[in-house]
Amino acid sequence: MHKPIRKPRIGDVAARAGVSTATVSRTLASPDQVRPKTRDAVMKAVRETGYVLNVAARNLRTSRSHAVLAVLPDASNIFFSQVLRGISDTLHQHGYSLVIADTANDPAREREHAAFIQGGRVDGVLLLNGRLLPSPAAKRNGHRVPTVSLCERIPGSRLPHVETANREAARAMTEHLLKLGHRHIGYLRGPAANVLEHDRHAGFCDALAAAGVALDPQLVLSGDFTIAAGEAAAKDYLALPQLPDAIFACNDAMAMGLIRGFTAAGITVPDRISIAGFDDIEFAAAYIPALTTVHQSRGDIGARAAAMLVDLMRGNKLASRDIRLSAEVVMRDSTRAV
Amino acid sequence: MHKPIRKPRIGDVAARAGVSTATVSRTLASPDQVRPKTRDAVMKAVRETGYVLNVAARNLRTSRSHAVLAVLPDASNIFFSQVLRGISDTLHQHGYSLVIADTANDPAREREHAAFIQGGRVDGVLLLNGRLLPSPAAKRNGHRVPTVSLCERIPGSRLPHVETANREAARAMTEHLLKLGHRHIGYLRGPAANVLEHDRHAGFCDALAAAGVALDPQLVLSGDFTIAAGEAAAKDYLALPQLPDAIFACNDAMAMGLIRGFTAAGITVPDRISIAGFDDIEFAAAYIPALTTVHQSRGDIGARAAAMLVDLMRGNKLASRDIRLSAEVVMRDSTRAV
DNA sequence: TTGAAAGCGCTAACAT
DNA sequence: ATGTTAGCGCTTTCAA
Repeated sequence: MHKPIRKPRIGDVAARAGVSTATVSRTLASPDQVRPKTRDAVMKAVRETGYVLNVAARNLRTSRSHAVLAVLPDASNIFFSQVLRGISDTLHQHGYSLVIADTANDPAREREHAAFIQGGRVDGVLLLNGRLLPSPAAKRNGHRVPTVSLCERIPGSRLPHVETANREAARAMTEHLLKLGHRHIGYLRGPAANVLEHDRHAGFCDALAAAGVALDPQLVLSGDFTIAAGEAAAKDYLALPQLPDAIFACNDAMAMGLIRGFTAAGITVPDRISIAGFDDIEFAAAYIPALTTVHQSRGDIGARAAAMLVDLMRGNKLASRDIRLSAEVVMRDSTRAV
Repeated sequence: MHKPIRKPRIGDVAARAGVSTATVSRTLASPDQVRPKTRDAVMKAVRETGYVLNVAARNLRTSRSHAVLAVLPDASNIFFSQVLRGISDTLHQHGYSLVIADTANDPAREREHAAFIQGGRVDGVLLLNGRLLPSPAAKRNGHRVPTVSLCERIPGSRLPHVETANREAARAMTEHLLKLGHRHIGYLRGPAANVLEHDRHAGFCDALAAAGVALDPQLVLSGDFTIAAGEAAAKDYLALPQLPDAIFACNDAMAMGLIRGFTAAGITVPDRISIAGFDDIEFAAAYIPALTTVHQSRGDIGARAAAMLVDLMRGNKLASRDIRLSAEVVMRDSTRAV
């Protein structure tokens, strides 16, 4: 078998199999419309010629791209990169390729991606950035481009959506802390406008209310999701007349920051104070002490969202427009009973 | 301004501007070939019609896709996701889109992506997985598809390449340990076949040799880059007749594992033993103690590789085929002077 | 079940 | 500097 000079086209396959190009096309796209015998002949010819479909031609003809755009606020964020993997797997299984757009949290960039979508380069969009695309971008030929949002719910949007059941999970973690005997529980919030923060905080309050435990507003501090914010908060807690028994930070990075801050001040965790986080990031289990936290299946979130989008792009009916994946409390070494 | 029913095509713009489609095409692709006056008229018509180029049509016509495929062993790995960001930025700047293929370290998947490349879906390939693509995939029409490898060098390949100067950096770290007064220095290796491991280990040996310090083979252990491997290695070091003064782990995860293992055994770091890592992963600075390590600019690696690929795709001459980015030792709290 | 043929929207060679 | 026009390779209607 020697190397072909020119890339085989559908016509070459047709000639070799003794059929028309239409039959080759059908064999490849919808094999059951073709007689088995013909099909075999075509497949044989495909193998012999080494034919590979020219995607650009198909895309032009069908005006579809078999590609999906994922809009991320930050591709270098470990959280998103794990979600991405679930997306990538699922799309790949369904014959779609994944194009990523890292907006770097910059609205200007989001606008740039508008042309991308309008240019017909993608058949569907996955929004992970908690924000809608600029309006013209979301449309093409006056139609909405199939879109699914995930991770961060988009306020006021009715897009199909997939996320972790943040409120329920935060409630479960708080109940865990309560069960350990803690009553004087602090909560370290995220940025005020953040949707995740809002849900998790609500879950925290739910649990306290259900247990009849009064919430001490002094024990509720805020940060911006970073380790540094956690360290700063530790200082603030230390300045309080009395330290809480436990603190639930609404993400792992801040929980780690709290542990750092307390440890540096000679307050050992969990002996003097229990700390819990949320996310179960990669190094949570390796931290010293290993972090009690809420584990989310980030890959699953991506996979489910991608599957929904595929349905949408194919015009299938959606079983449900809103998926909330449950997350489980993982007890490790940063919390203990009073 | 009301919504157009049908998506405007190049002909609509041409009609509106009173020129031919060729002129519109030229105005958009190479504005300087068109008289300023004509150009302005065309641009005005573009704006008025809301015209957006149909990429599929252009791709078919020009047989280029303006897309680049990044082949990753694991998109959920924080290291790669940061490299990805540099890639994404740079490609975007040059008008290319980024398609990602997560091979999950699975050769079968790598093969699947062959059709992708042969199908003409991408103009260039970025290999981050330390492996060549299956041979037919790397060609199209008998020509090589422009390809750049990065991060992990591919043994025996002459592809243009970008990586961290691992050997030099490992040497610098070892010199740092020596300067701190350590003489009894252990080294925790990665998997035997790994290229990074090989280079870093060589750098370690370079430094010892240059300092005239004998390498004690007992102090050289191996692991598989994971935290668990580091913990296991700590146990093994503990079983030795004498503990080393310092251990250089060839990546951060193993360094963290060592710290965990020693801490759990009551050996405090850095009081009883100094530990150094390599990579400066996100949580290295937040670890307790904060990890002394080697910092690589992962974004830069991606950006440089992407820039090289763009040159290659455009047929420009490459200034250099091999870029080795220097990495710096970051001294934090897990090492101290004897 | 299969074939013939039109045409998706654009670019570039060639002509003016 | 600009216009005319022939395809790029495929899918899909329509006809057989």
